[in-house]
Amino acid sequence: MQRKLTFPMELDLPSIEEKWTKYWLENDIYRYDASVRDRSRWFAIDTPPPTISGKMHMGHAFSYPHQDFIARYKRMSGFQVYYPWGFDDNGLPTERYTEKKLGIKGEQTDLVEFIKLCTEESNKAEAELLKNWMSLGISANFGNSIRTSSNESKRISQKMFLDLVKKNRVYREEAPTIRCPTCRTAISQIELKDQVLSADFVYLRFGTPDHHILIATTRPELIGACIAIIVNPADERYRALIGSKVRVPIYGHEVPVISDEYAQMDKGTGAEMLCTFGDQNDLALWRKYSNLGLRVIIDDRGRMNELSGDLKGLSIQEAKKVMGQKLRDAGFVEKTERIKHSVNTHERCDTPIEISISKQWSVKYLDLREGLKSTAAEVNWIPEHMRIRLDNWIEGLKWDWLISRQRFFGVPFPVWHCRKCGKPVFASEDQLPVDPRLDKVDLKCTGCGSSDLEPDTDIMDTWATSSLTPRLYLIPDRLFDFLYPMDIRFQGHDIINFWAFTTIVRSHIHDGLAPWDTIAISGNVYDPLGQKMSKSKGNIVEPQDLIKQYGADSVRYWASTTIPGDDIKVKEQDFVRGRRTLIKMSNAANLVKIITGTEKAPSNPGKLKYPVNRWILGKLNTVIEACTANMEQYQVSRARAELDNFFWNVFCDNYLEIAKSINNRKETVASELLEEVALTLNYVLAQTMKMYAPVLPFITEEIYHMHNLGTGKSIHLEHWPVPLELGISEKDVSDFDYVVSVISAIRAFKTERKLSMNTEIGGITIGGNEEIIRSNAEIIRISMNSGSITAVGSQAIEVRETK
RNA sequence: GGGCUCGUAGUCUAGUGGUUAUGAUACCGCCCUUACAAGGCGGUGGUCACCGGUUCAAAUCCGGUCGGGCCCA
Repeated sequence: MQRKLTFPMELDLPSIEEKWTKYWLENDIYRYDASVRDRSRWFAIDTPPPTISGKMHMGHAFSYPHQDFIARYKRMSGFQVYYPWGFDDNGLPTERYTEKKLGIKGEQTDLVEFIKLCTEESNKAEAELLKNWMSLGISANFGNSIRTSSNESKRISQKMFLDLVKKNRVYREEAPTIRCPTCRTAISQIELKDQVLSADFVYLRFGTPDHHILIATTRPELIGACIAIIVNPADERYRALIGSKVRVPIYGHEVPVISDEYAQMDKGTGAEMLCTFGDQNDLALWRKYSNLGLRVIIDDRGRMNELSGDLKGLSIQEAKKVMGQKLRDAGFVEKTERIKHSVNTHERCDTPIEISISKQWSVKYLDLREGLKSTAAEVNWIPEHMRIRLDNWIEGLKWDWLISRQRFFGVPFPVWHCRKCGKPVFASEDQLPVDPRLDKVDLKCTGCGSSDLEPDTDIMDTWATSSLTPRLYLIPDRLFDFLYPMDIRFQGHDIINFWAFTTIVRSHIHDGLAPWDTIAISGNVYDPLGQKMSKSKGNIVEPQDLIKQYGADSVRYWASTTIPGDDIKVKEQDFVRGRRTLIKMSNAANLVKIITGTEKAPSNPGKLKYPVNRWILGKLNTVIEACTANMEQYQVSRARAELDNFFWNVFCDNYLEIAKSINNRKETVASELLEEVALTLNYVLAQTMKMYAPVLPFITEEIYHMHNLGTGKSIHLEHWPVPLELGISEKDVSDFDYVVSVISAIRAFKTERKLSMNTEIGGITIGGNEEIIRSNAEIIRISMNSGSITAVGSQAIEVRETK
């Protein structure tokens, strides 16, 4: 990739690509015809809406073409293709993007102003990103794209929230929740990530000077929240202490020593502190021993509260330092070790999470595990094994889906809380979308009739909205009842547990069915050494640079080299091969038109007389069948490999060379042969270009128009090729295959003598299948520019000068 | 630690029990007046990760080991 190659390029790929991008858009080439009312003639795609917080990266340049290959293939196969476009621009990612770009903080900005700024930044980013995606040749319906932050998306999201309420699937309660101190919001299990981090493992003396127990902890700031000491029942060292009480340093309250197998004897001193709450394990133990009480010293904004004493108002990190010093000064610290340990972090910001108690909205789904698994099993997974990941995830669920976030830019809950009786009051459907934080709505409490209502100030997690993409796309286009469930979802395997999962959850709950017939999973992109691309490694390759250097079609060619679900490396050789293919195609098309001398659109060649033409048509039929079968199975890489072999090795290297030789002897060959070759050339070229069109939309469109390969507005509106019934037998094909191997042998004969391929040679004697050689002697002679050919019978093919 | 997945020429890759293991890329020869030298023709290059098993027959199926990746703990 380092090597900057410069080429005397006759093909000006950038201007070709720009020209057709504009043409497709202006002529609305990829529109669907909504008047077609037969569902079986439609193909509906659930497109992944990119977030706006980054550039288009290689992962996108890899996976979006995968959707597009199928969309284009289906369109050519006669389907109305519903291929919507959207951006996922609500919620925390957009807030963080805006905050970073403008140097502001959501907490310190007026709500209306902050929403306005987020919207403005999204608008700007989306306009730029749209160009990037268009430059890849994506054939989505860009004209009516959606965004998850729009009023319509909000309305749908709120409406489906009310449906969850109706179905008794959502609840709000005060309970321990996972929260991120950096993002200052509750988060869900989905957003957790394990990371190995360094920490100070502090050995603390609990109890009185003469009667103490050593506790090792990474969370000294939490000793105020300590409610028990846990030891393993099998641990001899502490058996006598079980049931007794020890005094917590600094705070002085007494806590019981209890035994539980959870305590690891070989970790630290074997005695651990149980706090409310240090981590998920504390929570599990707290639930198990319900009589331990609660000492919460961190508030729901991530600050130390009154109960923490002197630490009040400090952040967790500050408190850790202050308390550490206090403990050392007071002589409670025996020693400190630097260790690496695994902690739960927030995947969006890498901050270790906290567990605190607050009121949050959750979707109840832990009781639905089996149903979710069977709904997932109704979907056709490509590749199949990806479904197992989802099953594992579903089996490992521990929490209901927490969907409320204490943030600002997103879909608000359409809810108020009655100040008199505390009941939640929901907006009615016709009032949506509504923002309780800003909108005045005429509502009364359904419980006590009071109109003294307090707005709910939370917003929904982004996944609560993006899990509804089938609706977000289809409802504005008035196609939901018609096209749902959709035919296919495309997405990466990194978000199976997020997007595929939450979408299945919503469809299962709202509709009792699977959201799509099929889900196609794309792999990840790695650098040439197989490493993840990251800024810190400095191995990031920009898709736009590759597009500039090799052309968008070459990038798509690269993306078409893997089987579904496989990871890919950014390999120069694929881009090189891609560009060579484009150039070869362009040159081959030029030669075909030089030979045929016509600008007329190709037509069905009908009955063919000459073996060479029957042969190439037979070969074409076979490759059409193979390509079609593979495309039907979403095996684009195999379809393309078949096509590459046919186009390069069969059509260009052999048929086109023979046709060229025939054409060079125009005066001496039968005009009937010339005409039939011209007809065949034109036809085969057109069919080949059509089969390449889904993978290489730019160059095929260019050739289609430049050489009149059809009468339509675009090659992408042409019908996918079907084999012709021309009565060509297997023997027709295999006999001429033999002729081709004879020609290869003569080429080798010339190479050995250091002759160029078109050097005229004298008479040659060819050993081999006498009958086939003799009946095709004329075409062999013409192609190889030789004198008269003598055929003699032999097992292997042998070529020598005729003496 | 658990689940899934991968391991085939320098590099990348095809290959679901049956000729001599596919192709690309890189490399080495030879061939430019007649589409394309970004081409053509020919060639070098493989213990199919390792060990064991099933079988007349294993890159392929089974078990184990080692190594990479992803997801989950």
